[in-house]
Amino acid sequence: MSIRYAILGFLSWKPFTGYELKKRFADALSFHWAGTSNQVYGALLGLHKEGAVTIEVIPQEKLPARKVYTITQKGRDELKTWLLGDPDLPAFRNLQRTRLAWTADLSDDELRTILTHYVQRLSDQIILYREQLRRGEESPARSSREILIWKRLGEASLAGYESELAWIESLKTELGL
Amino acid sequence: MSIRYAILGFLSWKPFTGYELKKRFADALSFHWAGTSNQVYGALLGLHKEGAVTIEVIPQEKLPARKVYTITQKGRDELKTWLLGDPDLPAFRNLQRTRLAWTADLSDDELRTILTHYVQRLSDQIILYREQLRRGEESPARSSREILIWKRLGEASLAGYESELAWIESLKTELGL
DNA sequence: CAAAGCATGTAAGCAGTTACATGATTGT
DNA sequence: ACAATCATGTAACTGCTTACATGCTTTG
Repeated sequence: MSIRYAILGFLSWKPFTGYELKKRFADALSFHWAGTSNQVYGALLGLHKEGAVTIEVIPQEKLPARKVYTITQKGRDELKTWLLGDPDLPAFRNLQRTRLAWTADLSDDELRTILTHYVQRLSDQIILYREQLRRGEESPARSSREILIWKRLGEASLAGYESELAWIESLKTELGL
Repeated sequence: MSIRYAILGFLSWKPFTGYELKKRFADALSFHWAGTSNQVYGALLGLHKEGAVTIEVIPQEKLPARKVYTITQKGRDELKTWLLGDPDLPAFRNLQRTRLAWTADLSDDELRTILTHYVQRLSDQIILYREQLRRGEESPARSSREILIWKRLGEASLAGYESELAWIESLKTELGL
């Protein structure tokens, strides 16, 4: 249950190189995943071994050869099986909230500082996120349905940060800080 | 950045055994953490090595000896340093949303099935969660401030599931399913 | 001239999950 | 009789992150 399927997902649009996939992951903020080369290249290796993707090596004159990965029918089947599988509940791990659980003993000043910093970080993240959404997270846009889904996915991610911000601000007020 | 601090947090209330801590974690739904003995006992071992906790072994006649862990001043200092440290952004990893990203090609029936199952799982989880909140997630309730914070933490967790449910239902409607 | 981008990877480690192991006691 | 609770742990594995390594090209 992991990156393998997201890779297959991207490859179901069109062939990509590992490098391009890595960028896609970094850009697709709604995945909330900081995957790096390690995982991408490793997963691609595994997918190739299983026959879920084929590799075409395209030599380049001055740069390292590009390895273009193409999904096979077997890969498409695997992707579909995953899509239709049991749904996973969201994992709302929130370290900062866990922190807040133990802050009741702190002084007003200390608690206020913590809350203010958190508000700041969330606000920064929201600005960043908004900008990236505006620039347009590239979905393949092969159908109106796909466009709608990707639009809603982007919005939902942003809404997560926004509701966290609203929550922490109202908590701050309630605490008289 | 992990369980160590949550353990120190609980121990800052009063001494606990590893077993009790494990249960606390399981009960504190708002932590969204399924930590098991492995991690708890391992972390306690580490904390003891560092001198953040002391151990008192209380032999029992028929059951294994209870090891009661008490936080030291060093442990309290470490906890406080963590509390005042840089805030962490929430990690909204949502595997099901990632799945949805690749579903645009599926048939109406298939997509409807996926969405319906997800709605079902979320609804079940919400019922479970509500019940557990009602039973009362035990906070130490040493002050009105602490009571408020724990109340809001519980609510926020529930709200996460509820807004996910609302989102998926409105998406379903928009997709004409 | 430095930084960012293209393009591939490796190494090491932490966090967290699942499953296993032991064994007595209490509740249904 | 079976399951749950008390109470300790170990083993194996997956997923993910951080940091490193190489080397050329394009942009500011």
